Amino acid sequence: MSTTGNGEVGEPLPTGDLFLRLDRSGRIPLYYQIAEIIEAAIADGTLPTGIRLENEVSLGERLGISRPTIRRAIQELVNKGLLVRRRGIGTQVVQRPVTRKFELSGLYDDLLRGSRNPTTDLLVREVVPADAETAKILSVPEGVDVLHLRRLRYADGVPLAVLENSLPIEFASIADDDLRTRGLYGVLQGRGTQISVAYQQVGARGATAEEGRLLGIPEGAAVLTMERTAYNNDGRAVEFGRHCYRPDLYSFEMTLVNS
Amino acid sequence: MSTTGNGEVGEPLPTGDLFLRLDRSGRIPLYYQIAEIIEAAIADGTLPTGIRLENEVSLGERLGISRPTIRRAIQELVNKGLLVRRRGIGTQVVQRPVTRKFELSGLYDDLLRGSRNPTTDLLVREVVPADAETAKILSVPEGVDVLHLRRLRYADGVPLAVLENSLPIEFASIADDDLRTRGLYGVLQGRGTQISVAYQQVGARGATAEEGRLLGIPEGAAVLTMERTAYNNDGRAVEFGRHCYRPDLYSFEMTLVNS
DNA sequence: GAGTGGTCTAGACCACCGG
DNA sequence: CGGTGGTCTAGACCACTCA
Repeated sequence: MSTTGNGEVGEPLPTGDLFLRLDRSGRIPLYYQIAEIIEAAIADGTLPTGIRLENEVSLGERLGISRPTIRRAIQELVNKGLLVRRRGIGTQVVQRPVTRKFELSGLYDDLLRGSRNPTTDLLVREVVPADAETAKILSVPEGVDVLHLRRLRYADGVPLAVLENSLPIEFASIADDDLRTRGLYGVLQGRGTQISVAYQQVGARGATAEEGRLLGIPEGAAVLTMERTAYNNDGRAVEFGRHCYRPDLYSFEMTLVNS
Repeated sequence: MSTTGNGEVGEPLPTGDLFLRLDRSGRIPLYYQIAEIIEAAIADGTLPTGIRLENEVSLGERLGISRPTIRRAIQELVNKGLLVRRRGIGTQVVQRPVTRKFELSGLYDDLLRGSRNPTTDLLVREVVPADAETAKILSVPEGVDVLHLRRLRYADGVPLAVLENSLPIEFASIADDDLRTRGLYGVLQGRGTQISVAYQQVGARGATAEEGRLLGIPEGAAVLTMERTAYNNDGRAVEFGRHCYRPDLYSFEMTLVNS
């Protein structure tokens, strides 16, 4: 039986029982399985906040897994901000309130995860020549046709955000119903387009008259804004969005980790 | 001489000359040196947007460096959103406009990097008993003394942000002058406190009368808000901040990468 | 089938921390 | 000093993509 001290005593740890479900023959990488098990143990309190983890070498030996694989699993959780490593000391669970992580996903899935029922009105859907800015961002010649969308997103029936997007013309065949019943990223994924990188900028400004009308707030009231350019896994821009949110109903959460 | 095709032709690449400066005996990790060289090559156009990188195995052989080390260097840049990898295809430079990355750093250093001269007014600096919320966030008992700060941050002489922070009492000895001439994170680092994780939430609201006066905007005008809790490398909370920014002068930029 | 990245192993040595 | 994480090596096999 292995032990993991908390700095003062060397108590036996429940971690000994956590790793019985490793599947070495399946498609899921070992490091991923290990990371998920540890993450779940943190989430349900089996690994309390502030506790020191078993060291990498002994954990690897105990599970019959090489140290680089163990390290990779732990690194995933360090990157998520759940663990902290210190040379010469050990690895600890970060002491913190529960916070959801910030991922590359659309608003729709974000609302789904938060159990806020998302729905969508399709306000505008047109094919128009790209203006200079859109053309530059999407890396197409100016004046070439692009798909332009304007949607109103609700959460639990309450208007939450005005979503304005431009996409290359190859996406013009997207069905209206898909846009109404799914998130844009879900639709793109269904067409085999995987988003792998996105750059976004979050700011604020006063609402325009139309935004105020759509969102049910006065003109000039504060809205939270986000501009995002998303790139395919071959590095090409597939979507440019300019969105605004009701700030009392939505905010951006994120975790930052020091290299 | 090695070659790296761009998908159509197999042209010789200038990358052959890029890796002459590797220092194997110094303190800087090899993977870090390699990542920096590639990043610089992307930044100055030596590795143009969309180009395919030399494959991992051959790059490793050519440099006399093992493949895991090469992979780690490339992974750093994938995490920064500069490169995209596809199995069976190769590694490409992401096609994108130049964007600064989003790091765990304070506003002060952020402004410095952007060559916007940051200065600070210290409006409030007091030791007060922690209210319930602050106590919970900082993981101290309610009513225990904490250091409370209120600062006004300028960029190029223009008021930019109202910064409100609470810190554990051990930081009460921070000098006023340090707070006026440096960023909070710089001061903490100077005291040997390294921030390693932070959770933040970005939103918007209307400015209060006082915020409007300080920032030179009307009461009720939109401000961008950020709340952040920062944790030490031993996992303890060291700072809680509640800030608001003039949205015409500041916004948050970030890069998101799909797992 | 050839070439690519994705995963994994079994070691090694080092740097840093605490007692 | 012993224990920890940080780096690095030299291989291996697999999954995927494209011609």
